[in-house]
Amino acid sequence: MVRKTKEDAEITRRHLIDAARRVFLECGVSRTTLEKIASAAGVTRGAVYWHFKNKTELFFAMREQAILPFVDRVIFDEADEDPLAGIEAALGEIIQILVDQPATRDTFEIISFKCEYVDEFAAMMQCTAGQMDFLRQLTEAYTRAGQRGVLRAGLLPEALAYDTFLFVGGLIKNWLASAPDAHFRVAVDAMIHTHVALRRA
Amino acid sequence: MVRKTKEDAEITRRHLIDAARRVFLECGVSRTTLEKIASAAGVTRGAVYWHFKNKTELFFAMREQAILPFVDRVIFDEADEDPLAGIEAALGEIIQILVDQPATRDTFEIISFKCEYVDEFAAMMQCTAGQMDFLRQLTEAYTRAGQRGVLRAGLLPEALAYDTFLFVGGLIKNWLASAPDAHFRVAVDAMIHTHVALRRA
DNA sequence: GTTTATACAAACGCGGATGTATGTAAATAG
DNA sequence: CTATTTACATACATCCGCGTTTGTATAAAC
Repeated sequence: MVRKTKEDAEITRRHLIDAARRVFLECGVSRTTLEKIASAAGVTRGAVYWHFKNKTELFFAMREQAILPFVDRVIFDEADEDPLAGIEAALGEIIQILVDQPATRDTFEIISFKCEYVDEFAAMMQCTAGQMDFLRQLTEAYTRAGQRGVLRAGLLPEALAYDTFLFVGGLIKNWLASAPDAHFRVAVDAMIHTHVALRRA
Repeated sequence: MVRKTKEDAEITRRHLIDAARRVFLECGVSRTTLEKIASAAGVTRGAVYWHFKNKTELFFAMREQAILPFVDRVIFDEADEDPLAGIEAALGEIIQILVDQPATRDTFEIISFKCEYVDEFAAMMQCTAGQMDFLRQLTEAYTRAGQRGVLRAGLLPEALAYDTFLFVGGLIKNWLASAPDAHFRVAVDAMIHTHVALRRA
């Protein structure tokens, strides 16, 4: 009814993404209708089609926001004198992001469990560039650990990195699927510690 | 047009499940229509509704078939003198099932990537009884490994089992998502070996 | 051999979601 | 101050998938 200022429009856009995340999480992407998202955001479908081409574009707009926290917070310090401790801290930080950023956690839950990887979404099955970069950084961290002598003998950095990569994938998935008081949530730090301790000399 | 014999009807039912698997894999569960399944099976929607209540029941009928191979083939020999080798063999057997049973592999790919865990499907997010049993068997195998002295000192069987459990979850997911010639497929045995070797004394 | 139940095919009716087209009041440009 | 664009709301047309109903030829039951 009322034409909004540019800032208002941007607020509407964010409300739409927030609403989409909530409805996606509850209904799944396929069963989510633009009408549900619009009413959850307090607007009509007209607003949705104004800001986004369709549901797919809205989904990817939501998705993009969730990737940012990781590139900022998950870092491997090259000067670390104990690279294994650095790896353990990085893995813990990944989980911590899911703990204290509900929007990021919900988006990951949507991507993991509430979305079908077909057609426009099929490409999401493959590892992202960010994941490949994470794998590379793990490899380098393990290489440094080997050079610093904190690693058990006879372990290849690349093989260790793959093992950790698979561990993290399984961990995130099971952490997301678990209730807040489930073992996978309360014991997650211990699991990470065990995983890294296996590599220690 | 022609009333079939009981055996013919059973064949039709299997054809419907086979067709459903193919269409689910290509279109995702949500975008799969019963018309697509029916025509893929060479029948009409009437046949689908005769054999199944709806798409959900057809989905779970397909799913049930895929669980059976694992209870038969993934076994841990309690008398094994090297329990770690037994674990490594069991993990390899899981992947081998996916290799030589296309229907099972496709079903797992559907469950992992082509299905949204909401409403009727929400319960699938939780670990199944079979998965919990697998976790328990891993724990027991690691316990035996500790008793036989093939394990590194200071490792708790339960913690090791969780680490392996997460590894397997990540491994299956990445294996399924990868192309046949991708690293996750061709190096899967090496990854399993590395994982188990980390535990060896 | 008749009857009945089976195993589907074909047709019907319905709601719901989508995309677009149109309307409109206010913000902004000039 | 007028014109135009913006940021939506509303209305429209279309299609698609679902569940049900009805029809029907044959297998099985008796």
